Amino acid sequence: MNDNKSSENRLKQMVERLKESEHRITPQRYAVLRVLCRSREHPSAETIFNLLAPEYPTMSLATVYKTLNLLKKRGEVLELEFSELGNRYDGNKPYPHPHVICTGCGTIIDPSMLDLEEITSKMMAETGFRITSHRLDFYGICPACQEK
Amino acid sequence: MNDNKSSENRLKQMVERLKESEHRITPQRYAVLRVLCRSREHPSAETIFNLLAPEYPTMSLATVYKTLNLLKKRGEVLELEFSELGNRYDGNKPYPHPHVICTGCGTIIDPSMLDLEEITSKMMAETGFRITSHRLDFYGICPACQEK
DNA sequence: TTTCGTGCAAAAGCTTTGCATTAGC
DNA sequence: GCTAATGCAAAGCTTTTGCACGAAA
Repeated sequence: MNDNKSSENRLKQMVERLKESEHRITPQRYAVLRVLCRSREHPSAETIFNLLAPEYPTMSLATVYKTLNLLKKRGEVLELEFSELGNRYDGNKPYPHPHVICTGCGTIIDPSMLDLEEITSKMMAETGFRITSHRLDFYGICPACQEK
Repeated sequence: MNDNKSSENRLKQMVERLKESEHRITPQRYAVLRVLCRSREHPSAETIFNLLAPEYPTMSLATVYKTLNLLKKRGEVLELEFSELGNRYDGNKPYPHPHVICTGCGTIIDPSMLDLEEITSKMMAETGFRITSHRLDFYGICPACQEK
C-alpha cells in the first residue's frame, strides 16, 4: 500500500477530474479508484476485482474493466501490456516510466526516474516519428525470488 | 524485406541450431523460419500464417504458434508482448533492444542500438534485482501516418 | 521403424459488448 | 426524471492443447 497522504490526494484528484467531465461517482467506481490509488503493485483487473468482491458483493469484472478503460481514455491510468502476465495498471503515475519486473513472481516495482529526454530526442531525429510515449521495462529476478 | 545476405545467413544459423538440438526441419517449420528471417516488420503469428497460407495450403495457425514457441524457448526469437496489437516477433535480433512503434498503423522499427548497460547497472544496484532482460519501446506517429 | 511434427477442433484466458435493470445527479 | 452506470451472460480474440494421422531421419 501507498503512504496515506499522497494516495488520498491522488484519489481526490481522480474524483475531481471525473466530476468535471460529467462522470458519476458510483460506489463501485469509487472503490476501483481507491484501489488504484492505494496500491503500488500495479494490479491486474482481476486483482482489483478480487480485492473488492468481499466488500462489494455485486461488483463485477465488467465494471472494473469499464472503469479502467474510462480512466485510460482520460489519461488517469497507465496500462502495461503483457500477454503472459495479463495487463497491469498504474493509477499513481499515469505517465510513461521505467519498471522492474520479476520474471519469477510477476512483482512490478518503480525504480527512481531516469532521464529519457535525450534518448527520446535521438529517436525522433533518427526515425522521423513524432514520439508521444515510451515504455522501458527491465526483467529479472527480485531479491525474494533469489532466496528461494 | 531484409537484405538477402544477412537474412540467409540468419536462416542457415537457425536451421543449424535446430538440427543440433535434434529438431526436425519440416517444410512448414522451414517456411516460418524463412519469414522470420526475411521480414523486418516484426510480424504477428497471424501475419506469418497469412503470408504462408497460399504457398502451403495445409499450414495451420497452430503450427505457426508451436514453431514460435519453440524458437522463443531456445532464444531464437524475441517476443514483443502487446495486448491490443497482438504479440509480435523478431527473428533477426532475438535479444532485447529498443523499438519505435507507430500508434497509428502498428509499424514497428528498430532504431540504432543504444547503450543500456549503464542504466541496467543502476537498476540492479537500486532494486536488488538480478536483471536478465529489458524492453524499451517508444510510441508515436510514423512519418507516413503524419501525412494522412 | 520410431519418434516427432502437423493440423484440426476444442478449450482456455482475458477483455469487450449488448441489454435490461438500477441508481446518480 | 433523465441519463449514465452496473452486471449478467454471451461473444470475441488470441493463444494453447489433445489427439489421431502423417512424415522426417
